[in-house]
Amino acid sequence: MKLENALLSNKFSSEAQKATLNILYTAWWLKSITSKELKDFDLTQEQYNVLRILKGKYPDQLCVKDIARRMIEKSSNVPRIIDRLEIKKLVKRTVSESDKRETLITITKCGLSILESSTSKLNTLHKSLETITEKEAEQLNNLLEKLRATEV
Amino acid sequence: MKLENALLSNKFSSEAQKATLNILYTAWWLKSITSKELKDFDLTQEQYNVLRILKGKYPDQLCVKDIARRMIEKSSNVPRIIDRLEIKKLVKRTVSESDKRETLITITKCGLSILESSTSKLNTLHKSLETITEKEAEQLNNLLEKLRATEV
DNA sequence: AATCAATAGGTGTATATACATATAAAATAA
DNA sequence: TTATTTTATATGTATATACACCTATTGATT
Repeated sequence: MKLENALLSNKFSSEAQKATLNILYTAWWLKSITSKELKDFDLTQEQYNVLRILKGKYPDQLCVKDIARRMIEKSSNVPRIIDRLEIKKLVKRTVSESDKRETLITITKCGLSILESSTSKLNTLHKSLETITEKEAEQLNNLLEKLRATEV
Repeated sequence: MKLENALLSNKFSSEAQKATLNILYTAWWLKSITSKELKDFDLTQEQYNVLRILKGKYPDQLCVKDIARRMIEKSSNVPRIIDRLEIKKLVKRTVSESDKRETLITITKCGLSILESSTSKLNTLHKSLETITEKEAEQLNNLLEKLRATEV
């Protein structure tokens, strides 16, 4: 859908301003279709993201701040997301021996299993969304990184 | 910043998958720099968005569902955002005469004034972020819309 | 007209973001 | 060694998202 129709507006002061709204809207769109799939697994996007990060290092453990550094949204409150995953027994907390301030997080067998089935479902979704070519995706990645060039 | 450094990962299964993460991260990045500016005016991004929508039709009023239709994030809880704006006297609620189910929202003089000064501050920010050309922004818009081509 | 369905807005709840603060442990300085 | 600063995590609070449900009103059906 064109942005004009999604927002019922065509008053954009420039293509660049339209692009920022377009990025925000596309991000919401991506999140909402992903969340819908994850609901079947009783997972939120953020919980899924944490599990994915943990699997990337499995069987190694990661402490909370190392997870936080890998989150898409840097202001995520990781301890609280861990709380919910722990209740569902998808992760386990242990105090680090070498530094007792650190909490080490391990993904459980159950967590790995749910991650695997949900990832497979998401992959199917993403394949159905492959409306742009690899070359176009690369171009998109370059433009987004160019947009973020200014360090604030 | 390159996405690899932002997420401390370089395991992307494809350029398309990387693009989805890149869009989500860029949206977060845009939101966080914008929110920082809006804090000076005691406005959240969503409150600003509602004020901007109201100004687009000023002096006409809009009912809650017409505002909701124009929001970037379609699942926004508009009545609650209006609550906060009303407390700060930036908008006013009135029951519609023609359809008593509808609540008409008007932006106040104070709301218009705060919107104007905050918009001016945001414009300055956005100018400092003009790292892509109009042509590139247009290309970015086209790619995002092509990505969203699949209706789910 | 009376009944039923649809619509608009408000409200409740779980989770998340954004940010401030608290607490314990570790690292550094005196 | 003691005191100070820094770091890691947890927790508190306001706002927002996502979604379910409630109530009042309108519109449609019989």
